[in-house]
Amino acid sequence: MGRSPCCEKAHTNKGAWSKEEDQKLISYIKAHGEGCWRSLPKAAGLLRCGKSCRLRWINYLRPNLKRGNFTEEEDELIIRLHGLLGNKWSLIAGRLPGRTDNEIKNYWNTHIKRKLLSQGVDPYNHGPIHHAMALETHRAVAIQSQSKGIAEPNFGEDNSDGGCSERGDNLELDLNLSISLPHYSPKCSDSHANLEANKRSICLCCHLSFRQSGQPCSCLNSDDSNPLVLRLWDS
DNA sequence: AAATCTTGCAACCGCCAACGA
DNA sequence: ATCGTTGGCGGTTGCAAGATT
Repeated sequence: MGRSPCCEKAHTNKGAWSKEEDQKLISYIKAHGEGCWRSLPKAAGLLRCGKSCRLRWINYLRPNLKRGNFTEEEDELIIRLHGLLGNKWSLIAGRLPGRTDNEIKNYWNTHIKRKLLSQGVDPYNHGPIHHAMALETHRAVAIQSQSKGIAEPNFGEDNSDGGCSERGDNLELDLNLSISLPHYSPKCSDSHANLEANKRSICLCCHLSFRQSGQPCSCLNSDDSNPLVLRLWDS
């Protein structure tokens, strides 16, 4: 049996978006807002899959997108958040205003991964790379560095510390991570009513057992001013 | 100058969870 | 409780541009 396709593939365009298509999508969303991606293409006069429209809007056309190079601060934040959350790109993107999950994912795979490897840090577990692997990486990076004139990474004799401070660093990070609940829309009055009925924050810090120094989480005694929030760290 | 290789990014694909009928 | 639909997410691919040979 299988799933029905998300759209009629035979009559949809694929590949890069043209300026005309972009303009149609922008105009439509400006006039009608986001939502119901399935019916949007037809309504907007686009021969595209709804998913494709959503992706184009989220990753490229949405206003307030910060384009251009990542700053050093953003680099650091991504690395630390990745150490904590793993490949949860959408959550990471939520902490970087103007950046999309796709952009961060690409940036991670093309830049940060390499950067961490060159520092002897395993980009998957954020700990030190196994010595043999590190030597291999060192060799590869040295070759690359020589050809690009980049300073070689410093692999000390004692690699026990290596990049393992990364975990510790995570604890110093002010991860006042909160996941905002979806924007309230009058159409969603039912779900909003449910939220109102359950007005309390869900502390992921407690839920996932992230505790600092064995102290009780402040969620237990704080009077959270914004109850519609998922808390991910004790603040 | 041409051919080949590498890199970076936009877009696609498939899976999954939430939701409503 | 079940099933179909939809939106969202993460992994992967394809292609254009730049770098190298």
